[in-house]
Amino acid sequence: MRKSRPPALQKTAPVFAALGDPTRLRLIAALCAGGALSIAQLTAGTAITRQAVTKHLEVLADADLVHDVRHGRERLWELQPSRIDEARRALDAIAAQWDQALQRLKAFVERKPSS
Amino acid sequence: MRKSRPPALQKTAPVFAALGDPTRLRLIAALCAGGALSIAQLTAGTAITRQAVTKHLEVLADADLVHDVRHGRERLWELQPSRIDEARRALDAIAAQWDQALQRLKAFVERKPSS
DNA sequence: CTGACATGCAACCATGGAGTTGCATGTTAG
DNA sequence: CTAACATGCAACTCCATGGTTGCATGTCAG
Repeated sequence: MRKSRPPALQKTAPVFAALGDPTRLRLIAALCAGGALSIAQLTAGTAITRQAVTKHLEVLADADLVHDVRHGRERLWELQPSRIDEARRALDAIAAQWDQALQRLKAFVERKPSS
Repeated sequence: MRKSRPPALQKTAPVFAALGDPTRLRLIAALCAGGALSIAQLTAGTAITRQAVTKHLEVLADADLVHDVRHGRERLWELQPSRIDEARRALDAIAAQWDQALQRLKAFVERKPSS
């Protein structure tokens, strides 16, 4: 049985880190729009090198946000649905705590009108 | 009419980047739990220096996730509600596109049974 | 006023991330 | 077989980031 650890926020840091780069967000957007794309396709239209794109894709893959499929001489990349959902839940959790904290803070302030 | 473009994913990158560090996630968690805390309080119990904590707080502040309030000789930090909500909406947007992409892909695959 | 406490500031270091280039390898089309 | 195309691999540069230390400043308590 697993310890019902409430936060486990730390675990999600790598996912956020992977999402925290404009180039990678663009790759994700492209994959959202284009289904499975090859490295060459993902590189076309960008200002950066194919190698740079490859590295970014590997970062995303490490965070389980995308995965690759070999197809002949090409390597196609596509989205990994499950992980994004986890990230979203994590953000929801943070937001929930956030709200609680604000409620608490607000209550505290109101209960103590004059210093 | 404007193309209903998924509102500038790029814009949210800094927020994700700010969240993409375990130390910063811990600070956020601490602020969630503790309301407004001073730098010294946030430093206590961690393995890193007060200066390091200060720098992380400034990163979070740059992303508008927290803000500071001067209080005498102390500098108290507290959460900034609005931004997290934006990040959450961004993730929801990504997830929505994600789902659409998967639907489309699924439809495509099913329409083309034998290659 | 004076000491103790909470920070601010600046210089400095080390690492890792983002990007590049050059060359090797695998694959598909003629 | 061979040329062209899509990648893989490795070495190298550059700079932002995470962290440190040392010292200066502002502020509260007595």
